[in-house]
Amino acid sequence: MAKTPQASYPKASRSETSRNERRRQNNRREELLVEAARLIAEKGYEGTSMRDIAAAVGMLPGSLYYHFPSKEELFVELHAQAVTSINQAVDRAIARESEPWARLEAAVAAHLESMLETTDTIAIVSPDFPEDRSELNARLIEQRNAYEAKFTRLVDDLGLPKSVDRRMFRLMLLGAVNWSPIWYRPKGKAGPADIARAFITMLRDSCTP
Amino acid sequence: MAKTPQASYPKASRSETSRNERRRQNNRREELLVEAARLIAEKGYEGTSMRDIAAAVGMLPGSLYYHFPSKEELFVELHAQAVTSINQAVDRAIARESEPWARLEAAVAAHLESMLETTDTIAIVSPDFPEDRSELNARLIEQRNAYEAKFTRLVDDLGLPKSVDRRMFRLMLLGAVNWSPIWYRPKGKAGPADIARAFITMLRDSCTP
DNA sequence: GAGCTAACCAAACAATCGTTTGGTAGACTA
DNA sequence: TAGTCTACCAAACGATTGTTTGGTTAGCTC
Repeated sequence: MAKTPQASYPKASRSETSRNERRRQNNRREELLVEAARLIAEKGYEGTSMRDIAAAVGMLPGSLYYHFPSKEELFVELHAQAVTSINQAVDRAIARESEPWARLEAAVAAHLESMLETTDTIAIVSPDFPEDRSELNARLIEQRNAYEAKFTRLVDDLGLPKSVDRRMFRLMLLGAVNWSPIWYRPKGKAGPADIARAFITMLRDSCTP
Repeated sequence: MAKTPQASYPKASRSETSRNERRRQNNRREELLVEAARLIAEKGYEGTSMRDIAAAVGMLPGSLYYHFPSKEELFVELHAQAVTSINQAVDRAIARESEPWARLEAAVAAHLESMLETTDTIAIVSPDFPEDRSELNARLIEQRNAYEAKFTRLVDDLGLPKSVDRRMFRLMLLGAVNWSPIWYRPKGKAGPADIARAFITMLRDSCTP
C-alpha cells in the first residue's frame, strides 16, 4: 500500500515473483486503446460511443468496464499516451540538433508529424473540451504542462532580443502548429517538415525586405 | 413555386402588402438564437441539448421546431450569424487604416476581439466538427470562405518578398489567432489589441537582432 | 484435477437525445 | 363576428447513451 498505486487494471498476481510478468494479461487492453484512438480521432469524443469501441474490437459494450472504469477515464489514458508519444518524438528530434533555431525547428517538425501523419493523435492533443467539464480539462492540461514547458526552454535558448515577448513567441508558434490539422491535407505537397521550416523561417528572418 | 425558396420560417402573410412587414412575427426567434449561442459557446454543440435551449427561453422542447427544422439547421444559422458579425467588425477595423501592415494588424485585432470578448462567438467560428459529418462541415466551410479570402487580400497587399510563402504566412497568422481562445484569460493584462500587435510585430520585424 | 481468477458474455438499467404529432389561445384579417 | 394563421403547449415516440449486474469460460497454479 505504498502511495496508492491506484492501478485500475488487475495486478499480475498476488505473488511478487517476477517470472512471467503480467502473465497473459492486458491482451486486448492495448488493442482497445488503439481502436478507441482511431475512432475518436475520426468521429470525436462525443461522437464515439462505448458500443462503437466495443464493436471495433469485437467485444460487448459492458466488457469495456473490466478494463476502464468509465469513458472519461479511458480518454484520459488515451490522452496521456498521446502526450507521451509526442514527447518522445520531440526529444529524439531535438537530440539530433545543436543550434538553437535548428532545435526548435526540429521540435516543431516532430510535433507536426505526430499530429498530421499518425491519425490517432489528431483531436487528442487538441481536444477542445467545453469549459463546463472543468475537472476533465484540468487533468488534460496537467498532462500537457510538462510538454509545453519543453518549448518554453527551447524558446529561451534562442537568445531573442529583449524587445520580443518570449511567451507570445511561444504561444504564436504553438498556436499556428496546433491549428494546422484544420487545414492540412495529406495529399498536399507541403509535409510536416516543410511547414515547420516555413513557420520558423518567418519568425527568424524578417518578412520586410 | 419559384426555384424552391425553402423559407423555413413562416411568410409574413399571403398578401404582399408591404404595410407592417413581418407583423409581430419572429419575436422569440432572435432571443432563441442568442440563448443558443450562449449555451453552445459554454457547453459545446453536442453538450447542448434542444431541451437546454428551450428551457433557457422558457419554452418546451418541441416548440423549437416551429422556428428551426433541426438542430443542425439552427447551428448553421448561428454560424452564419457569427461569421457575418466578425466580417463586419473586421471591415470596420481595416477601413480606419491605410498602411498595409496596420490594416492587417487591425483586422487581427478585430478578429481576436470578436472571439475573446463576446463569448458567444467562441467555439462557433472554430467548431472543429469531426470529419464524418461532412455535409455539415462543407456548409460551414463555405460560410467562412469569403471571410478567409479577405485575409488573403490583406496579406497580398503587404508586398512581401518573393521568398515568403504568402499562403503559409496567412495560415500561420490565422492559426495562431484562432488558437488563442485556448490560452487566453480575460483577467490577463494582454488584451486582443496587445496580442494582435505582438503577433504582427514578430512577423514583420526580424526576431534575430 | 481442484480451485482460482483474468477476461469476458448476456441482458438489462435509467436517463437523455432529437424529433413528431395533435391540439389550442390569441392576434389578426375580412 | 367568423375565419385564418402565428406561436406556442402537452405528450409522447423510438433510438441511443453510459453503465451495472450476474453469470460463464479458459488458462493458470498448486
